Amino acid sequence: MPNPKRTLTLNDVSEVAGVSEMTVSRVLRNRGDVSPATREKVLKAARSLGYVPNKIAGALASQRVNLVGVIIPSLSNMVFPEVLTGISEVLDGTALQPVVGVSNYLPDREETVLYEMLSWRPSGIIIAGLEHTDASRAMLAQANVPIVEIMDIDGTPVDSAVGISHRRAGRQMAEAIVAAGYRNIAFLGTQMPNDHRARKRLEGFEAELARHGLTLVERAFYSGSSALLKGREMTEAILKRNPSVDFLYYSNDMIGAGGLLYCLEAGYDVPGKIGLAGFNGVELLDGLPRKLATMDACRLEIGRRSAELISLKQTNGKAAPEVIELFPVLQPGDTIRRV
Amino acid sequence: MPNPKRTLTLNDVSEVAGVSEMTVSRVLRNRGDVSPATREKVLKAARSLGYVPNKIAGALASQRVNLVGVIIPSLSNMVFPEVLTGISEVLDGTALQPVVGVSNYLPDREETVLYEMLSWRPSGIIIAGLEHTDASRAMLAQANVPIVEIMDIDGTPVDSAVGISHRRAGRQMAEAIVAAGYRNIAFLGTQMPNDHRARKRLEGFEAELARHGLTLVERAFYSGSSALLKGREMTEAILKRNPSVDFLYYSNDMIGAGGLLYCLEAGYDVPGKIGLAGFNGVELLDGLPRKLATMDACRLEIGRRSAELISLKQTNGKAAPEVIELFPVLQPGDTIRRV
DNA sequence: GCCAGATTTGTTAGCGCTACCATATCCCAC
DNA sequence: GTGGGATATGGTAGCGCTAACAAATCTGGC
Repeated sequence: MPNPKRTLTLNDVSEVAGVSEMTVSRVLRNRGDVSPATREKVLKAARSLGYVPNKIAGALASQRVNLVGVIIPSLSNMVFPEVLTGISEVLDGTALQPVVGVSNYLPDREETVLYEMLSWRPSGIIIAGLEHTDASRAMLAQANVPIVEIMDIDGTPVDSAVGISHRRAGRQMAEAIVAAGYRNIAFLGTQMPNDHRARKRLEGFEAELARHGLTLVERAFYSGSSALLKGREMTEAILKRNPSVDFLYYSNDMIGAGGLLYCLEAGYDVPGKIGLAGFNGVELLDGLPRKLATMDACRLEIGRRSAELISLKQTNGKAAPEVIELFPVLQPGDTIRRV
Repeated sequence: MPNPKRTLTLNDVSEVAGVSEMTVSRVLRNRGDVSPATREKVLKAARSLGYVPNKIAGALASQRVNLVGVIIPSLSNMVFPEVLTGISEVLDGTALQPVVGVSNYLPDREETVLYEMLSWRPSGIIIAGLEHTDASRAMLAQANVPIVEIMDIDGTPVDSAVGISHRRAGRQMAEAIVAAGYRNIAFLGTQMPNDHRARKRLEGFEAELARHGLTLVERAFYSGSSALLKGREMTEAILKRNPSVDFLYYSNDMIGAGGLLYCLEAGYDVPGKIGLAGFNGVELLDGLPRKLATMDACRLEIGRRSAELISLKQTNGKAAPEVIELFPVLQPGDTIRRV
């Protein structure tokens, strides 16, 4: 029985196995040639002691840390967990491991989280968005590891980027809505000064409306958590206040779903009298009484591609910066009139 | 301008600042006495270089790693993100930082993730559930850091535990349902051989039914992702197959919400003819046309308390193991008949 | 049986930082 | 001014591991 007080080192294992520390290290990392007999001996010794290697020491000695820092604004809105899934899928096939940090949509917090991450000398950084504090951008530029900025490509990345154009996404939706004949369009979104992607969608949306001589009849913003409830309440408020509204564009599917539920309950003719659309393409929508129009944000694919980029640059040494644009598909569902 | 090729070390900063490495180290960690003048000099040098300390080296030298490993089964079902929020809230007030690992409900994967985490020598481990592989339990026992097993207290923890009794939660719900006069009760849950908490709820539920001479009319399990849709589809199937069913107990709120939406659409009298209940108390329910009966799983509180335990033991040295039981409250909502 | 070449194992020197202790500098009471 | 306690800074060793090289051991062909 090993001494439970002190934590074990390579040396403990090497003594039990009767070989040098180096040999133990080689066996445990599957590196270099070790005879099958020695390998067995070492593995048995390590197992019997319950030895867990100290990666801190290993990383310092080898100057290699197989960690990829992933910095996202939030975990609670379903979109980022899916990105993480994509990242994990790809990294699971490599020696790399994701480590997640959450910024809560706060630039200063993002800066802190980034600093913490970089202080562990990760092999790469995947970070949501293109907007960061000056200090963050400086750190990213200096870090000397592959950086991938994800979700958005409307801007200038520090290194590589994988994402969609939210401005274009907003434009496309506006186009479809106008083509379907809706004219009195309102917007309902989150009050998030730092959700640049939602902002860009709205900008694109309004720009396209303007091209058709239209302006938003109303914009309403909410803050707080329960999106479904807020969607319901605010939709009711808007439709009561402004009965001429014939389309509601939501900044995400969750509040859109709330709006949809309200409209159906209140007996509105959807999509005849009122059309609705959200954004993200969350699977939640599949279970709704009617399918909400939306656009898939390519979350899984963004995760996968960004992880692939990191993994590639990790092996092939410094590769050139790359911007990968993905193209979301408009899913008209049942809440936009078919033309 | 610093050489962009090589990453900076304490030595680089010390040379620029004209002091020893030790002094730089002290300034950057706010430890020990340093004169204000020197401190300023050092900070200026560090900032101008864009120096980011190497925690790998620091951790190895100080034998202190301010990381808390958090191992959870999934990120996608809304319950664990909230636990993480609770953990972060508490740890943000300390020097500790959470690092998340996801096991996907697979014991072997949990073992791997745990091994990886322990190899970074964290200051503590928070891990969901009481059921682990033998190897995992052995690692936890050997790790020599505070361990908190969360969510569940129906079993024997390795060290400390914070959670609720899922068996009791199941019993309580059954009691309420029977008291409300429902008799033909069906269960609808996830097909997750390793979701022990859902299993325990069902066990408690059935035990309480048995005490009243009742047995489940039907149990249906689903696998796959889209819970809302599955809830809708399976509820329809059950009610068509077995029109005598007068209550549906769901293993979580999401499929319960799907079932509720179906029942309302199909024109069932809820809760008159059919009662419904879920589990978790997710905020999604607030936006539904009718409030689904549920029980709050105390997720935020579990996160907070577990982090507090770790933080406490971290400072006060080894404290005794502790089991903290929280008590979920039944929220009858609008889908159980009032008696 | 012996040597070249392959294979397996060991030795040494740090990785970048911090603990610990030693030294230098300051400040004021007397 | 000078001693002595505080305050401020520096030197040294080593955390546990791995890269790089060195040494030892094993092949088999003649």
